[in-house]
Amino acid sequence: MRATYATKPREQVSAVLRREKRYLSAAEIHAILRKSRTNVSLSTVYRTLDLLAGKGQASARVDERGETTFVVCDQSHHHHAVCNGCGKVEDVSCEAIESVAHALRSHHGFKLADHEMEFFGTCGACR
Amino acid sequence: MRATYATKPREQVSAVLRREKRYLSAAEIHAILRKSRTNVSLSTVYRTLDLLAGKGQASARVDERGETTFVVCDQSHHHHAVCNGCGKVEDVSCEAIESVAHALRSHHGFKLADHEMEFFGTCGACR
DNA sequence: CCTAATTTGCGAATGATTTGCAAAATCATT
DNA sequence: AATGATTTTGCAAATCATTCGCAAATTAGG
Repeated sequence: MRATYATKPREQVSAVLRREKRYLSAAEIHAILRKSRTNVSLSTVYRTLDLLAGKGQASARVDERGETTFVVCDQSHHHHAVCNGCGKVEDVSCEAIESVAHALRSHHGFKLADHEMEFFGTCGACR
Repeated sequence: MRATYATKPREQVSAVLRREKRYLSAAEIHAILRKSRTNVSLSTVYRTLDLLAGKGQASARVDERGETTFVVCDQSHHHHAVCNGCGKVEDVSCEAIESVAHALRSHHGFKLADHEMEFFGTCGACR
């Protein structure tokens, strides 16, 4: 069995994600850490992000420039509301999906198994 | 002003997308064309896909391996139902989003501007 | 068929991500 | 707090999808 060590570099990478609460690429996280004189190699940033995503503690998305970006999020099923202003991401539950599942079944003969949603707009703080 | 020529390679790339109706990467399209002894360079496949996506005639998604894949779709706002069995993609309209927008506003103070949804399940033919 | 404009194909360049490996850090036990 | 087994780190090199430069080929229109 493979153990997982709690190391300083890993904690520093997650700390950035927890503090920022917005989608960040490995390079951005690396840059943020350097600014605060915290040296974590880019490789380790990548490895830590994969680890967090694997544990479901972070979720990934590819931005328009083709870079993979990550946010912290809880492990239950949910969706993200991304603010166009500050970039902050809020977790959103999905009750509304039941009616969509029914419509897919009756109009398309499609049996829904899973779904992904993402919302973009303006958060309370930015309004 | 920039004119757009209707060329044989472009037509061949779109023909593959129209025939397959599922998410395909540039490399996959290139391979499919080669099998039918149709030689279109990989660069041209990429360029044509960008063109179609730009015109809204195809939509892109990044798969788990990190490759960008494309499907044909209509230009109006809609979502995709992807079959886990055959991979075929169906366009789905979104009426259900109104209630979601309202919930986001009242529960999160979030003003919805745009959204993305993707559905996964089993299509009529595969059941 | 001519000419100008656009596109193609090739190979080289790019840029994000991964990987190999030796050195450093972590953990559970003395 | 020292030991030893295991995991992680950092670096540089390798990978791999995608982009780019440019000469040759194709297209649109008169």
